[in-house]
Amino acid sequence: MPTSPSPCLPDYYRWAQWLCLLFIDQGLAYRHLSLVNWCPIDKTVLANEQVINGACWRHPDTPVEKRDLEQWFLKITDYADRLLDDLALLEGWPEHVRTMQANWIGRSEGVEVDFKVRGFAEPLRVYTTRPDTLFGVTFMVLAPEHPLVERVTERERLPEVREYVERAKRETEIERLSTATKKTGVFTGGYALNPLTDEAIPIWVADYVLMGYGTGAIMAVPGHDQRDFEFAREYSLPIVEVIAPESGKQGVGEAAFTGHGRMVNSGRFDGLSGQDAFDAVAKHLEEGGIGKRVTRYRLRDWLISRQRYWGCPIPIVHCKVCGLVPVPLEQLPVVLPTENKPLADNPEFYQTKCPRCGRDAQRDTDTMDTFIDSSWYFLRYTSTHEERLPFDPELAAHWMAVDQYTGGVEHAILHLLYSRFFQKFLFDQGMVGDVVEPFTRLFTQGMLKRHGQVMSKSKGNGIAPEQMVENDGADAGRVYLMFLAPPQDDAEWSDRAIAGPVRFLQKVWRLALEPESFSVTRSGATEELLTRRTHQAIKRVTDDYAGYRFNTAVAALMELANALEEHLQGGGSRAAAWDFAVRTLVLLLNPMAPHLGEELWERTGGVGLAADAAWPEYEAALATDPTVTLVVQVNGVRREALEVPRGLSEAQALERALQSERVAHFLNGDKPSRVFYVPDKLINLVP
RNA sequence: GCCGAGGUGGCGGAAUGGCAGACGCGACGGUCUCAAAAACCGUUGUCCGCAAGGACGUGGGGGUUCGAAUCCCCCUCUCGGCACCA
Repeated sequence: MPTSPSPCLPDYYRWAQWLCLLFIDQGLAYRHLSLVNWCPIDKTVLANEQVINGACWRHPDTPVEKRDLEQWFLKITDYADRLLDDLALLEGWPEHVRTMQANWIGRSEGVEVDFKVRGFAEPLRVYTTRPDTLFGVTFMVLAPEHPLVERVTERERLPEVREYVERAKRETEIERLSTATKKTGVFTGGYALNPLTDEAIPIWVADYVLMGYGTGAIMAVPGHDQRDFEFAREYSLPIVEVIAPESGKQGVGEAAFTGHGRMVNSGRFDGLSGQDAFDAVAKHLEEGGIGKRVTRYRLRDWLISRQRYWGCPIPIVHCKVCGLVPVPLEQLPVVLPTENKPLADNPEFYQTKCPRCGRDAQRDTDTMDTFIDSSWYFLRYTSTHEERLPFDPELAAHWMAVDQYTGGVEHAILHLLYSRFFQKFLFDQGMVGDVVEPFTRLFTQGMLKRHGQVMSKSKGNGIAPEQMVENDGADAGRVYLMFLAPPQDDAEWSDRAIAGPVRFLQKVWRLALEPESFSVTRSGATEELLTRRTHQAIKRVTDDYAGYRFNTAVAALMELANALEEHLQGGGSRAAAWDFAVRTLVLLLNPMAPHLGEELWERTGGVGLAADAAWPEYEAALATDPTVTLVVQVNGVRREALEVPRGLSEAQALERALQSERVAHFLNGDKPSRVFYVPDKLINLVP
C-alpha cells in the first residue's frame, strides 16, 4: 500500500535534493547576487510570488525589505513561453486562474532600441512596446540604479543626482510602488539622440523606472504614455502628439492617448496604424542595426534559497578551491539538524570536506523554498517506495496527470505555477512520459472567513476541527461546511447555523430507526408520491455531486428527509417504497456523513459497507409527476396557477386557462390576441 | 488605473429567459411541560386591506422581450488578482 510522502522526512527530501542537483546539472539553477525580497520577521528571503502587496505572504502587515544577497534561483523564465502557451490546454481550469497566470507571466512583444548618447561611444538601450511612438520621444529616463547614471551626468549636476539616487534607494518597495505619489526625478544634463530624427533628447533619472524590468531605461513618450505624461507635466517637458485616434479629435489633452491609432508627425511613417505601424518602425530599426524585436516577461526567476532552520538543505558544498561543488548523489540526503537554530550558526552542520578535493569546506546553510516540496509530491504518490529515483518514470507516465485537483485560489500563481514548471522540466528529462501538464481539471475552493477575515491560526479566528467534532460530531461539521455556501465561493462561518445540519442528521436517524416517533397528523400519503420524491432526489443529488454543487445537494437531501417525514405524518405505509426511500437517503448522504451513513446502513440491513454499495439509479419514469402546476399569466402578470395533467397541448391549456374566472376577469371578457405557451410550465395570454 | 468575480428577505443562500426567495439559520405564535430546554405544528420579502385581494420588489438608471434576478448599454458599490512592467 502506498504511504503518504512526508516532506519533513529525509526519505522524501533527499529526492528534492536530487531534483535540485538535476536542475543544477541541466543549467537551470544558478547562484546570483541581486536585490532580493527579505522578510524581517521570518528573517529569510522570498520569491516574487511570495510577496503580496509589498508584504510577506505569511505576514501581510510586514513590508518586505530589499537586500543585496547571493542566492539560488531556478530558471523558470526559460519556461515562460510554454507555461503561458500551454494554459490553452487547461480547459478544465477556471478561466480566472488561467488569466491570473497569464498576467503573472506577463509576456510582452517589443523592440529594444539603441539611442546614441552625446559624448559617448556606447549607446543607451531602451525597451518599448510602442516603437510607433518613437517620433514622440521628448526625454529619456534612467532608473536610479542604472549603471550609466553616474557617467552621463554633468559634473555640476552630480551632487543633486547622487542625492536623488541615494534617496530612491532608501525608499521601501511600498513607497516606491505607490502610484498615488507624485512622480519625481532629476535632470542629468546629458542628451541622447533620437535614432530617427537625430533630435537631442534630455536624459533624466526617475524612480518610476525600474531597474528590474526591460533595460532599466526608457524612451519617454508623454503624448502616449500616462506615466510619461504625468512626469512631463510635473517638470514642464514638451508633449508631442504622434498617434491620432482613428476617429475623434487630435491634440494633446488632459491625459495621454495610449490607444492605437494613426501615426502623425512621424515623417515617412505617417498614416500607418496598429500592428502595421509597429512592424514598419521595428523593421526600419532592425535594418538600420539600431534595434531588434524582443519578447519580455514580467515573470522572474524563482528564488529558492531560504534562511530557515527547517526545510530541505540545499545539497551544495562551498569549497575555497573548487568553488560550488554538488554533493554527490550517493551522499544524499544532506540531513537537516534537529536543533532549532539557524544552519549558519551550526558548525556541526556546515563544517564538512569538499567532495572533490577533500579539503575543509562549508555546506550551503540555506534550505529550499518549501514550495519545491509541493511541486512534485503528486509524482511521488505514483511510487512512494521507489528507492533509486524520486519516482518511477513509468508509473508516473502511467498515472499522471491528476484528473481532478482541488485547492484554494490563493495558490493560483504559487503552487500551481511552480508545479506546472516542475512537470515541464521533468517532461524534458524524459521522466513523466508525454504528460506536459500535471493537473487536468482544477477546482478552486473559496476561503472560509469568520468575523470578516480569512480564518487563520495567526489571527486566532479559526474553529478547531476537534472542537467541532466534540460539539456536534464530524458528520454534522462536514455537512454544515458543504451546506454553507457554493464551494468555489468564500464563505462566512456562522457559529449558530450548524444547528440546521445537526437537526437534519438527527431527523435522518429517527426516520431510519424510530419512524414510530413521528405522529400521524393528516392523511393522503401515497407510495407513488414517496417513490417519485426518492427518484427526484437521486437525480438532483447525483447531478449536484458531479457538478460540485454540494450546498444544493444537501438541500435536496433535506427535502427527501422532509418527504419521508410527510409520508409518515400523512399516514403512509412503511412498505417497499419506504424502505427504498430510507436506504436511498442513507446512500446519498453517506459521502458527506459517513459515520452516520455506515451506521444506519448496517442497522437497516445493508450488506457490507455503504461506501461499497451500488450508487442509487435514477429512473425518469418513476420520477415524473403526473400533474404539473400551470401558471397562467395575463399580459405577463401571474394571475392563476392550475393543477393540470402533464403534456397538455396549447389548445387544451388555453381552454383550461380561459375557464378560470380570475383569468376571465383580467382579460375583461376579451379574447387574447397572442398566446405564449411553455408546455407544463406557463401560459401567457396577451389581450 | 487595468483584469476578473459579484450585489437577491433580518442572515447563509436557491432560481441562468417562464410561479423570485428552494433548503437552512434566526424571529414570532402555538402544542407538550409545574417551568424551561429539546422536539413537534404554524407564520415569516415590503406596503395597503378585517378579509378576499391588490400594488411594489433581485444595488441604481435605461433598453431588448409577450415575459428579465437571468440578455444588452450606462452608473455605483463590494471582493479578489495585478499594479509606475515602459
